[in-house]
Amino acid sequence: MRDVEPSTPEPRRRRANGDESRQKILAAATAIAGERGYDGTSIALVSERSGLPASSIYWHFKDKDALLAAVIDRSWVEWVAGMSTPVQIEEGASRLEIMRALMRRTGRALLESPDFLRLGLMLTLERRPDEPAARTAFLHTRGETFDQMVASYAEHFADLDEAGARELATFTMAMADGLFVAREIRGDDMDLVQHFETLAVAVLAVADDLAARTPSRTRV
Amino acid sequence: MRDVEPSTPEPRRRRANGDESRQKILAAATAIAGERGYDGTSIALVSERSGLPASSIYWHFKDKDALLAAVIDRSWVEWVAGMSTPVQIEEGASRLEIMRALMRRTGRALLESPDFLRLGLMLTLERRPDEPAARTAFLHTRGETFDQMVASYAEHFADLDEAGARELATFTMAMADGLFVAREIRGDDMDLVQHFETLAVAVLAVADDLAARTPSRTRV
Amino acid sequence: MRDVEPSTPEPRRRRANGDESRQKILAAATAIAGERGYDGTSIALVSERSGLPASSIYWHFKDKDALLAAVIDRSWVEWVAGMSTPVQIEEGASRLEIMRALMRRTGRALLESPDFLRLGLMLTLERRPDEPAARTAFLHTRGETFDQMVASYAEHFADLDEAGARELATFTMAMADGLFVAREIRGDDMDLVQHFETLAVAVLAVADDLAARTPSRTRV
Amino acid sequence: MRDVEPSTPEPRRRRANGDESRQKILAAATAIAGERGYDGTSIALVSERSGLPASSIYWHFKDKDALLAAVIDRSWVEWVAGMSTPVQIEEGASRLEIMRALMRRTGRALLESPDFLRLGLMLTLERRPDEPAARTAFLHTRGETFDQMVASYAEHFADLDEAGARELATFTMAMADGLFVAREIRGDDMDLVQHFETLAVAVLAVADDLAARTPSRTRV
DNA sequence: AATGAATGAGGATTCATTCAT
DNA sequence: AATGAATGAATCCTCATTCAT
Repeated sequence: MRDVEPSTPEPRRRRANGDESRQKILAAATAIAGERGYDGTSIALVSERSGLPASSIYWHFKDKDALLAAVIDRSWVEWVAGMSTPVQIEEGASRLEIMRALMRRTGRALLESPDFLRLGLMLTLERRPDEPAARTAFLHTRGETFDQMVASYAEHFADLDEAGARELATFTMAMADGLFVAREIRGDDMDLVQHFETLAVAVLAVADDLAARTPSRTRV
Repeated sequence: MRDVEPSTPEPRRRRANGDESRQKILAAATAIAGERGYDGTSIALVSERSGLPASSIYWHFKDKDALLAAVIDRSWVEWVAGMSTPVQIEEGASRLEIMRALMRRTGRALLESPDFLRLGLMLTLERRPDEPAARTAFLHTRGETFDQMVASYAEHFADLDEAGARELATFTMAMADGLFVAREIRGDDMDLVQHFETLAVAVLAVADDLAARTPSRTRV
Repeated sequence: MRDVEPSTPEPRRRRANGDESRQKILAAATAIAGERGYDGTSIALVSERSGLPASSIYWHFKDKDALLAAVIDRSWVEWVAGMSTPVQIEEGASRLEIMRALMRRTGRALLESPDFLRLGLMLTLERRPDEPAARTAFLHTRGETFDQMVASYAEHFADLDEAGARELATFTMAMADGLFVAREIRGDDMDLVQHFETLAVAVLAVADDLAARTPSRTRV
Repeated sequence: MRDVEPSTPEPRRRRANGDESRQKILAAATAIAGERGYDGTSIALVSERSGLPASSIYWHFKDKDALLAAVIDRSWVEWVAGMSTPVQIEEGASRLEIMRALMRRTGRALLESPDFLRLGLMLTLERRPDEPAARTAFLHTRGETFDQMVASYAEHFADLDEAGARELATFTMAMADGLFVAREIRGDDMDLVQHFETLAVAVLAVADDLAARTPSRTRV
């Protein structure tokens, strides 16, 4: 994947390039896990798709669980990158316009790197008794995203207290998850980004509802 | 394995025992599938938990796929029963109050029989290449629920056309799915019913937004 | 292995004969374990030698550990059978002659069915952290033999108390184990039975030594 | 891995570090082999316990077999050291007292460095088809000990011919092996040294028995 | 004097499924 | 209406060993 050196076309090489192999394995595993879930991601398949023998996979990752945890991490990094594009907000934009811009970005990021959420949701639902590291990794990173959202809400919605902000974040994530699932079912004929934009009004409505229930913080 | 008394043949029972076994298998499979998903539901586990040998499972069901499709059906019936409790709506209730009552019922039904949705979502996300009958069964029954919701929305929201009603149903289901997932993550310390009630304002907000975009149907 | 019925040369047969298969597996496993020890007894080897696929072995035995525990049991039964031949003791035989006859029988039994002790000693020495069931089975059955020997000594050696009898049994077993090991090293050119006979004088000498140390039980 | 200071080069050390690694590997391998036998001593485990990569083990030893042969050698050296403490024998000590002192020393040496015998016996019993070098090494060194014992017996027991001395040595080693095994089974609550002392009377009894059978060598 | 990376063979075990009874 | 027994393919993972650096 890394661009090959232009001159002297592979004279040596072939033995020992740790990081490259690791990346190949991760790439294969990410693709497969995104398609078939935890159980469906067999080491044999990853081996075949990455071109490395199964035993080499075990050199790079302790076991299947650790591999899938790394997959979660990797796809999370990708997704976070997508979420880092600055949001274009015009001077004097309304609350709704701001919200809409934010949701649009989320939808786009999800469209571009859906592996994180898809695999994560699968792991979340399949509550297998042994709590794989991969699941823990997902919940951890998801928790970070949640915290950021809470902080952002607490800052922008003056009439929400901490608990209210948390509630609003819960709803936002839930709605995002739900739309994502809907798109997984319906496939390409559903415009995910546009639906995310529509979600903005829903979030604001919930915010107002929560604020009305907040025991009048700064209200005199 | 059942002890067989030599004399005095039991008057009733003993016949139609086939169905009893079938139910035992289904019950075990439902529980396991709810916990561990499609792959995690091994025939050996179902056999162990139901107390019947694996070969008996194959007497009752063509294969694992058919068994899981039956599980989906069974859990759907359960869930539909929960959704059939009549909604108590007072005379002259507001749009919001009606919506809230409906959402409350949904939340409750999900709380009581979560297997259908949990297993269904898992099947949905695990897009295995062979499209198991179980997944199809889920999407089919889910589609029916969707159609009913569309019909209901088309009737109650005069300013929404057919397409609008479908959109609104899409959002409603998405939000429900999302909250359900959130509760799966958070566990018992999240009051699912109350969150579903709050969702009512979100749904109405989206309805209004969609109506505003509708090319003025019966508007005078 | 069981002699086949003389008439009607295998018309049906082939499917399902549980016990026969179990015996085939056990026989193969016993032979291999006797040759190569716990680790050396791979399921693949047992499968090959017994003619049944590996998965069938798992139908009959929970896992490798259970299989080897069964092997221990089986070889113990064999060995106990060898130890059950009545000892020919002439009227008015001396203590030494009696002891010699007993040791001779032990040597013979060990010569005919050495698997129990060989495998058992291997398991005993290899104190692997997980304490396999096979090891436990060996120690258990060995314990039974020990108890019988103690009872026998307590009865025949009037000047030994219970503790003394236990000590004597300990020495007897130790010497027997040791000679067995020696024969494993030296192979056929060592006459095990004759060596066991010689052991008789050693046992008696120890018995006397222990008795001398016993705090004069019935001694007036 | 060791931190390399940029300036002020350490005066001593740093060279001949190869031997240090070798010792680390040997120490780890000895410990593991004593616990788990030949098969149980995996290169990976030795690598982990010694802190050196597996490939380094292959730098120091040709293969696993050579490593375990070295382990045998090493533990033999240790054991021989224990056996070299001079035996304190008083002027005019009886045959029994001399024997007892010798056995006591043996018991002590075995208690302090049991690895040699434990591993050796395991290798002896596990008669794997390929006859590993480790097994050969054990039998060789054990043979040396045997020869010394024969020489000693031939010298001290005037009424035993060469064959008789060999027989007596065989019995002595067998009894020692047997007691050692007993102690492996019973653990710390068995006083190995005291049991070895008691063995003295058994050895002498056998010696007399053998002598009686010897065709009157120097007997006048 | 060492080691990171790789690798094929084989380890135990579970899988869904079948079939004779 | 059921089930004991069997089975081939697949599962994850560990093995001893090698080799380029």
